[in-house]
Amino acid sequence: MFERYNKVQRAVLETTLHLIIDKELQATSMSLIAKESGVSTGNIYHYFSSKEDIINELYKAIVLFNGEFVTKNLNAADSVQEQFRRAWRSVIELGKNHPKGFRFIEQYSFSPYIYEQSKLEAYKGGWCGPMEKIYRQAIDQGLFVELEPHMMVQMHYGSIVYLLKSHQQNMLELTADVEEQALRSFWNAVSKEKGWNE
Amino acid sequence: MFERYNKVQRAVLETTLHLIIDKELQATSMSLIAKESGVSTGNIYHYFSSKEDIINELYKAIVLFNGEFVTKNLNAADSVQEQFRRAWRSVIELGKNHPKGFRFIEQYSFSPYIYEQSKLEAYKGGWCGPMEKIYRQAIDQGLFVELEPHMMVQMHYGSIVYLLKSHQQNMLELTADVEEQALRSFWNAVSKEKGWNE
Amino acid sequence: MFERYNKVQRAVLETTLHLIIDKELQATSMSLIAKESGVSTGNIYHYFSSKEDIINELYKAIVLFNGEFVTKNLNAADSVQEQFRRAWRSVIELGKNHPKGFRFIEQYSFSPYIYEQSKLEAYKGGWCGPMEKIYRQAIDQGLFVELEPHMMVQMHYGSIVYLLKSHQQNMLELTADVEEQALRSFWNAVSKEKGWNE
Amino acid sequence: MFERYNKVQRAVLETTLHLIIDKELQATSMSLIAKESGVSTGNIYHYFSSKEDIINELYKAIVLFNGEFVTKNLNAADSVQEQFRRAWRSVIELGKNHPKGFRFIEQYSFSPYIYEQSKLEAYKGGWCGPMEKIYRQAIDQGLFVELEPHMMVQMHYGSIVYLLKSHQQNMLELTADVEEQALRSFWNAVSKEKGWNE
DNA sequence: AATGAATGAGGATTCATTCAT
DNA sequence: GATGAATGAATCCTCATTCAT
Repeated sequence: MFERYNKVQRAVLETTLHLIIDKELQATSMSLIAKESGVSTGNIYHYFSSKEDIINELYKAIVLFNGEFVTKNLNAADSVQEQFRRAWRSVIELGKNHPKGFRFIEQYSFSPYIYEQSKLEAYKGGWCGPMEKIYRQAIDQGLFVELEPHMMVQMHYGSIVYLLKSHQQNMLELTADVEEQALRSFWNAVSKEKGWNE
Repeated sequence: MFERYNKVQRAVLETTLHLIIDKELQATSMSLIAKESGVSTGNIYHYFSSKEDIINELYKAIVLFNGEFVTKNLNAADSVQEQFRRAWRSVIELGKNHPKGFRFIEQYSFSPYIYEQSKLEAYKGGWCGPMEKIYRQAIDQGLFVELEPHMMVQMHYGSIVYLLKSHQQNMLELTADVEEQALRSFWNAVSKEKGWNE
Repeated sequence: MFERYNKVQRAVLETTLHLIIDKELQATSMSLIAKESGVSTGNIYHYFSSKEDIINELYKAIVLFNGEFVTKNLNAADSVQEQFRRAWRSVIELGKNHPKGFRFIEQYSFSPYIYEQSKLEAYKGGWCGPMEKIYRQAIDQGLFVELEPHMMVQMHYGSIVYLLKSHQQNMLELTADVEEQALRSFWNAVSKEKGWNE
Repeated sequence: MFERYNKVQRAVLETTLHLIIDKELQATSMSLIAKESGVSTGNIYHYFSSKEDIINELYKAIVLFNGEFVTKNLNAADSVQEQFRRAWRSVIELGKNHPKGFRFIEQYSFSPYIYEQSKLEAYKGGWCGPMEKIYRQAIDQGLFVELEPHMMVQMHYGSIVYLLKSHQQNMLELTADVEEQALRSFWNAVSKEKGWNE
């Protein structure tokens, strides 16, 4: 997840991620990060300018990782529906197999703690752009209704986030079947064929 | 929003809500709450046993308010689709007209800061139960596919949360039209008629 | 113990004594005294000018009580040895049957918390004066060596205090026998008959 | 007195001792300790885990110091009486030359503020054990009556404590002569020769 | 690069005391 | 007389950050 960082930075980022998710930000002190990561506080400040900086670096790294994770399975030659399915499946997989990173992004993507600059940088490497492109294609091919791709992606991402929250709280078992039903519902939600009879 | 509390408690709860949303929990110190609410720290502790207690009281009060806000517009005599529409419209209205309370619930409903006891108390007065009942009716009437009402509600609520986030970030204007489209997409997502052609 | 005080004062003094001995002074807050005594803080301040005042009043009241307790059993017609025995037995009985008052005096008689004025007032009503008089008589009758009565009384009182501490800590059982042996040792310690052969 | 501690710890312990004796525990705040010792509050917590920890460390250090102070002058080859005299003289010297440590132990040895663990650790290094051994020898040699050594030591220690209190309050001048008389009285108190004629 | 001791402002909370009722 | 809500300085302790080594 943090391959582009050196050993010390990686230890700090990994530790911080674990601590923030397990204990909340307020309980994640620099001295705890130092202790758990095996890096002295002094040395942490050699590699990061502040605690905020760690959080922001973490944010960017995870968004990038997630972006690569989702896009590496996409194949432009596939049908739109196939791409749609693969992409969202990857997002769900992220939520299930890399829950800490997923939850971190979910918690901090609207936080004032993350600089606008970080969000911008992150956007370029994340999966939102590619995902919106898929929706754009679906619209162009007459498959989806003419809504803002950004809006549709946000709605469906929101659904996934809440499904995963329910899953993590044991309110709902997110089996392969349930996932499939969810993805189908996403598709139907914005598919052109059928409307809401008024 | 805090009618059932006395003047001092109300000042504290209102101030805390504003501060938490504007500055995040960690930056919301008791002395700041005291200063902004005009209630001395000592007196805050006369009415609340701890900072945690304030947050939990806030949580319960807002969930209750939201619950009443959503259910007061529901009429069991209406068609399921009408109830569905009214209910989700109320939720969206909450997000637009009472954004701080909405965001507070969104941020804290999965937080360990909120006692399980508070969540239980809140559940009884919230809108989730009634909303799930509407979905149950829709299933019974053959309108919706047979998915867990809880799951469907979570998905749609997640969509709204993310639409509102986009709206609050000025990434998307949530006009009446857009709302209508979103609600229609929710309905279509789980409506029986429509299938994902494979 | 607090007959000369009115109902409110008595409740406050009794409660304070219990709390101070059971919880230490620092843990004995005015609001706790108020709660336990059933007297509101406002009313406590109607009868006592400050927390210090309560402690000092307590000090004076207990010293007086102890003084009466010890002297009421003395009979000037008795032999010196009989008076000596009765007096110290009363002191020991105080320690065993009124341990809170006894410990309070022990803890506070050298504390800066007690005003010099209180100590002076207390001295007049305490048992030290009468006790020293007994020692003076013993010297005059050639029974005791010529040491300062004050000094001898302090030494023997110190012995009793430490015996009682051991007793309260279950390091030593203070049976009637042990008491008798202790008193005998006090007498022998300063009796004229025999010396320390050098 | 605190040789085994580093410079910072020593400054904190010394300051705390002075403050506690001069102002009582309740008036000895961490910020005052910080100010007087020249060590910042933060750094105090680097070396001590809490205020309680400081007090307990102080307790152990002083008991140890006192223990060494008393035992270093003892010589097993001396007669029992000589050992008895030297030991108690050392205790009195402690009270006169190291009055703060002496009073600290006197005030806190029965306080719940001191952990049982600290008391146990302290007991091993204190002077009570060696002193009781001297009394045991005196009994074995037929010099003392058959009372519990622990009881006798407590009685005599209590006497010294109260003599020193009187001395410190200027109620009594503790000259070498007076000391000698006191020690003689201790010996006579439990010496076998002498009886309380009934 | 690396350490961790040192700083001190700021955190939540308590408490003696006052005052409006 | 009596109440207890209200005050805010002071409590112990934590924490991001710096700095000497």
